Amino acid sequence: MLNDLDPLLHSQLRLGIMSLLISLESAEFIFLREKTNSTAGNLSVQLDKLSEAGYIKIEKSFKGKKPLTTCKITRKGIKAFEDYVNTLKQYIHK
Amino acid sequence: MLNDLDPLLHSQLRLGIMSLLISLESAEFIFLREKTNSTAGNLSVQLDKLSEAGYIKIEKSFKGKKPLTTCKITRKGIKAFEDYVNTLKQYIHK
DNA sequence: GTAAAATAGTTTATAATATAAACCAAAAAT
DNA sequence: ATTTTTGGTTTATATTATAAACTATTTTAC
Repeated sequence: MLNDLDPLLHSQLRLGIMSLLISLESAEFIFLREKTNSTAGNLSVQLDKLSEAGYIKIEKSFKGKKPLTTCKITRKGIKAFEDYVNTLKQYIHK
Repeated sequence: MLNDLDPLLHSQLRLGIMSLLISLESAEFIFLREKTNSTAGNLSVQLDKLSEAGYIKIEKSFKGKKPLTTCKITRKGIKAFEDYVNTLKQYIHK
């Protein structure tokens, strides 16, 4: 009846990250921090979790001489997000 | 941009409870436990939280000689649920 | 009729999670 | 040259969800 919601996505910050990445395909750490209104620490932790799950890919490089962390959603991440949304619909309408 | 999700509703079990109550208007403890597939202990705790927030009203009576806990969603609960769903839409479509 | 098991929960303890605070290295500004 | 800012990571803490243990009554089985 009510299916389980992927706990990795059922978190405000991680869902926000995924929500942004699904429409952008690529985003920088700072951008994500601003859009999600999160602290750098929290964002760092949650990005790692999404990365470890294979939902996103994180690339660390340099913009000039400053570190630059860039994130992309993976095919697996897109699938997980879509599944999550479909499951959620059982909860929010009807 | 991305508004905060009411943490009281952003929990699988509590959301499930509210989802059921919003279409049923009244449900018994046992019914909720079965439909949400939760343990009695967890359900008891989460019902209390929803009750303390004023999102549901809990009535304890007896069915014959067995205790009977009946739950109803309140107007405040309905409003909170609707707000939650609207906020959630920012996350899941777009 | 009494011991065992089931019902309908509550309370308490534990594990997991999210978040914030503290920290680090390098770069830019004063 | 030292203070501040940038772009993060790591660690500690507070919150949460969940499970386990418990209670009281009530059936059921012997």
